[in-house]
Amino acid sequence: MAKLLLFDGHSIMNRAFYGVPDFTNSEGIHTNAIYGFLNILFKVLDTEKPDHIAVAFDVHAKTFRHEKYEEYKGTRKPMQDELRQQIPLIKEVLKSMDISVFEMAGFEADDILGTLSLDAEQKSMEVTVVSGDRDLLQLASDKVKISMPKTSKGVTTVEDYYDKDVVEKYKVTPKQFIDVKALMGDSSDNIKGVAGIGEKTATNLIVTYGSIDGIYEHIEELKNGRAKTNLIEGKEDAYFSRFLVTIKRDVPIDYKMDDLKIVNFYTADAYEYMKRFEFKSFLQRFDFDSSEVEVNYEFAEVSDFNEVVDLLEKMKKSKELAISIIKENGESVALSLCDGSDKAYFIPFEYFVTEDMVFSSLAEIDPNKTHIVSMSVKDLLKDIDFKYKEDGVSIKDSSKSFDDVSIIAYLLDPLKNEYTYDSIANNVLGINVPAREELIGKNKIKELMYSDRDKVCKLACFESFVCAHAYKEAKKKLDELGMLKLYEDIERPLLFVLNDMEKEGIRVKKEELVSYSEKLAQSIEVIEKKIYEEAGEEFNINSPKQLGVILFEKLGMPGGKKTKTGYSTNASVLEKLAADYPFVNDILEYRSLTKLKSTYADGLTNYIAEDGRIHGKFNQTVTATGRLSSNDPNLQNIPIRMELGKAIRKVFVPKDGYAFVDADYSQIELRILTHMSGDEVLIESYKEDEDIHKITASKVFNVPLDEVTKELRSRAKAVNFGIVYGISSFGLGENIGISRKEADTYIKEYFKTYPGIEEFLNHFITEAKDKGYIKTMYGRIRPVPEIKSSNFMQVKFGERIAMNSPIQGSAADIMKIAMINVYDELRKSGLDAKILVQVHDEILVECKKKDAERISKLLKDTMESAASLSVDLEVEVNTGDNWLDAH
DNA sequence: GTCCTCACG
DNA sequence: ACGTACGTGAGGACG
Repeated sequence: MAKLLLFDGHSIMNRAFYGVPDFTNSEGIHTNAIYGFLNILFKVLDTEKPDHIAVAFDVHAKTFRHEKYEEYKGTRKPMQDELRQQIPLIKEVLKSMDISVFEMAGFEADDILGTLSLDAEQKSMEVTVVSGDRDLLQLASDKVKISMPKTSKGVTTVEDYYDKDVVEKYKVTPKQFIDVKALMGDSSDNIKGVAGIGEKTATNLIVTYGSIDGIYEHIEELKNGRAKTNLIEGKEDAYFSRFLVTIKRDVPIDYKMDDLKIVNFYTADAYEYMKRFEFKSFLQRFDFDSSEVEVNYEFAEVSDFNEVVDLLEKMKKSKELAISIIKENGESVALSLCDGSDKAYFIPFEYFVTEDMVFSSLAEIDPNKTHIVSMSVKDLLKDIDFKYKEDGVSIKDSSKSFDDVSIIAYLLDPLKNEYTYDSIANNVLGINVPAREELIGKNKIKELMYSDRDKVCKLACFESFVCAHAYKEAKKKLDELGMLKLYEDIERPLLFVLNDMEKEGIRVKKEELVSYSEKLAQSIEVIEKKIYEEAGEEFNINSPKQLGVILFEKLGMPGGKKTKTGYSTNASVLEKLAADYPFVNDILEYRSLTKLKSTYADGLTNYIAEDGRIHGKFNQTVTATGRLSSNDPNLQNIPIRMELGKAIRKVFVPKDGYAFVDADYSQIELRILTHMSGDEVLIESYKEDEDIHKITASKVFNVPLDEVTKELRSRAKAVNFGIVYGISSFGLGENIGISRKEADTYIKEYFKTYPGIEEFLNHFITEAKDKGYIKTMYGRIRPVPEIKSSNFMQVKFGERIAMNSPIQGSAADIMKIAMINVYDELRKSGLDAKILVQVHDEILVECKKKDAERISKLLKDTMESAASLSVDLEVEVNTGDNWLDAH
């Protein structure tokens, strides 16, 4: 028999809100009532297994019973905002689950429930109404069950009432229940009832006479007394109250029972809500198996040695192959393959099936015949030594045999923190698959291989399955956004360049690093003692909190609070204090010494591999603007500015007989700004004099070129930087220590000097506001959601992003092109020369000493011709025996 | 895990 | 009236 499940929306939200402890998701949205509601919903679904469902809400969130009680007691508070905010959200969630939500002006949720339940009853369906409201009991019958959730001591139980249960508990039938309430009234519901008649009297009367009509038919039979008088005087009240209490069952709802049919709750949209609200425990319900998706799949484990060999031979011949390797602590545990069919295979590395065997077998794949797809091809190349390089073939052409799903996803939305197969499945294929977290959680993969191997199998197979099935569609999206060329000509070939850089690593003199660390330790000890002496006590100098107390409270320095948590003690604050309190210079020195020791001297030492080299990583899917980032260790922030730190750069050296050639773009961002804006004056400036800061100073401050002082030049330089960063008078003023007003006149003068720049920057702000994103010269997209914020600060921030990102991003594009071209040119030259490191506008190459000059020229020429702008790109090249001297 | 600080571009 | 320059990663303190 068909079964309909009805939910009383507000009532259950109210129960949930007060029954579940208050919590929020990371966006700060209160979600406890939503959570509690869904908890009850899922619980009832599991036990009732209905095939139809609907939820009813009042149009105007009526005051809840709970609060009415408080109102009655004279302590009424407005419906809590935390609950009110969750009402529209639960409706959205329900709609995302394809659950019909009813709300009708002029009718209460009760009336909707009454009408739907009656309709279902007449269609011979079973009905369950879930509500916390006793009034609903009048709907109970042998077909209609009222379920009332009760929470006590954190455990939710459900009390069920058919008509007979109502009789058992209240001595009256559901119909009579209406009359009882009409007589006794309900102050919290504004039901007057008959004055002087309470629950006991009302129940007795109805039991005796059957109904209010019955009472008045036999009113004379009642023995004289208070009750009789009250009833006679309150007859009108009684009937009017009954009208109010009676739930309508004939509301004109425009619907068909079929609309309420349950198809599939576990939709992609609903899944997104669960993730957004961080309801981890519900995510399991969205298991791929239980959701009805159009994509079929089959996962099979292959562990028998001979079967693995056969499978590998077969897969190696397929036209396309997605590969996923499962690792834990750097150790390969298993692998999955999917050839684009519905089937994915799981191969654990066990017994005779070793990773070496599988990897070397797969390395025989001919990339010209088999298209290789993976979440991270760069990582894949670390394990499997594909023969993709061919003499005389550019890396761009070689890379055509591969596709990297993470990079594609990154280009589509560069603001994400990570790119996982489950979000790609969702965004590209529109299906839900369990995320790694749901499958593995905090468990150790190696342990799961024994206890719950299916989880690991799913992890591996979903990844290869999704890669194989999503990459074409994802590339289509790239194409629609005009980024296919960016991907195929720049990002995809670049991953091979980066892989070679990471494999190559860079030599570091370990002994010198260690002895430098010891030297630093001695200096630190000396200055530490001095600081304690001057402070008059020992404290943790590394703790900004403790330091703040010492400086601003104990020693009474001016400066006060600045951060949320306490005093600001950063370098710019301390430098201002240093003029009056020489003592803080010791703090500054202590800071730079300990930074140097922990992050660089000691930090880098830990990364030196067996081959005496550091193999840092260069990430392609991290930054919002398109730049690379580097970690483990970060090779893009090795000290160079401060004298003391230069010693660190010196320990980076070429191998014996080799030299470093370092090439860096001079002012690439400013040149790009000039080019993109098309400002004639700035273009002319670059042609007039190569010192752009000096000539800017001359023009902006209106002094002859040869009278530009160092001070003026440096201010002009700061303005130039400011322009690139998305100028603000406050920021500029702060940076060069002038008033905001003064900074403002600088900016105005700058825009007067270069009128094209202001127009150009405004153009990007408009575009970001209009489209929600901006683009670089090569079509790379950066979304700017901040610009649509209701928060003033956020909007301003968005505007600066809109001004800066096209410039920074275009510079990143050009540098990437340069790297690919340099890579190809180096290979073509036949010389033993490798790119080791990239630092945004700088490339470091290691080559034989005798080739240094040739390589220098190659680098300069190649990098300068990476893009043709209205202002020439300029590259400075240097050679040296260490990174410092080469720079 | 988050904040602060600081190294680089 | 709000409270900042743009983009990163690492180490130490602290809850």
